[in-house]
Amino acid sequence: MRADASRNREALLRAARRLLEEVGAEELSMDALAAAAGLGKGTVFRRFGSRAGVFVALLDESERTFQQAVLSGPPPLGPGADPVERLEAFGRHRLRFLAERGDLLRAAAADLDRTGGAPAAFTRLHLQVLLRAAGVRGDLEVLAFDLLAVLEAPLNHYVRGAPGLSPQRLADGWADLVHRVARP
Amino acid sequence: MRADASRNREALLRAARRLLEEVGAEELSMDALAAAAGLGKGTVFRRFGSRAGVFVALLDESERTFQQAVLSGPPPLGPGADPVERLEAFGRHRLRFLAERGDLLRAAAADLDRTGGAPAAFTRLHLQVLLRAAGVRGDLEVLAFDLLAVLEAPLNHYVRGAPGLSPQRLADGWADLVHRVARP
DNA sequence: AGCAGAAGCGGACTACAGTCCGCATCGTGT
DNA sequence: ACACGATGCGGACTGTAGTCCGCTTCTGCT
Repeated sequence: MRADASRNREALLRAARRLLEEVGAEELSMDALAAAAGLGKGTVFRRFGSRAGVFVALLDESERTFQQAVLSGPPPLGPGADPVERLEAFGRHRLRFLAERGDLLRAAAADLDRTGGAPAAFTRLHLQVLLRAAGVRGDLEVLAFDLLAVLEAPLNHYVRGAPGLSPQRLADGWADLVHRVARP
Repeated sequence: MRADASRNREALLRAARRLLEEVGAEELSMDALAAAAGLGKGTVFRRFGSRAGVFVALLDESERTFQQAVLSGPPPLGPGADPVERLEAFGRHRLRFLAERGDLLRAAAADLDRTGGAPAAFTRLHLQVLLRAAGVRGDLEVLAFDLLAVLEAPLNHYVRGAPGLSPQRLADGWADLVHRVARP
């Protein structure tokens, strides 16, 4: 990438973060972003491909940090703890992240092709590995897919129909579910 | 509703069904729908509120039929069978419906307020009732929410990242999950 | 330094969802 | 039968995501 291009990319991300605080993810328009960065709209799309791509880029660092913590951080999230405990910790962290950055994640979710799918793939694979390590038998690929769906559920809109479900209850529910699934 | 209005409503639904076959849900635009029905665009929005509302209306009959089958049809979907068997049957039916009408459901999902949320609420409640009947202990509201998420998962886009998961495997995975959860 | 081609840029343009409001049509009460 | 308020209608208008292409700027090479 050319030097000016990467400077522009940074300028766009900076502008995006600022707008995000000012108006929120929902209201962030690409025209506004381009204008705020003092650039043309074409440039925004060249850099990020789509509106969702902007949010994926903004989330990138957090995702990377999370993956690092999972792969080589301290237990129980990282390696070393009992697999079922790691499953529980993984879900609790993920749900907390969703509660904090749900707006960004929702805005990024529309992106099918770019990195939007990668975190989900990572999560699914990790769940599968932990299930296997926990000695769970069965079609672990599908089971991991199902558990991923549970973790992503709070992102989806039908949550609005269940306003009584606090993050705390969801997290405890996750722990309960994991223990049920992993029961010998 | 005035007679002409309800005639127009039917004309719109007929046109929508035709366009659906011709171009698919994804490509169905509101301008095209209005034109195909020989009506103005404003009329479409007056009748259905939003693009998603059109799809909700198209799904309405199927949803009603499904709910009837659940509430008063023959077992194991309807009442009379063992609750765990009913859970299993419920999920299998729902997943099959998703596989068949996924495009419509996805297009209808954007609707938060209208009937879009109602089928989810019905499903969640029904799952909760069956879990209780099966003697499952714990926070059944959250557990039902989680199981709903599993059933809705195939709608979400990240499915594309898991192309190997056939409807058959998903359905068997559901049955497996339900039995794990309901184990005494 | 200067050149050539690659990479990048901007903003006009398209397509689409959703809004708005002046005009037309309906149907009810008399 | 008619009048008049309520209901509905159309299509121009707005705001936004995403595309396109002629022009500009960079950069590696000589």
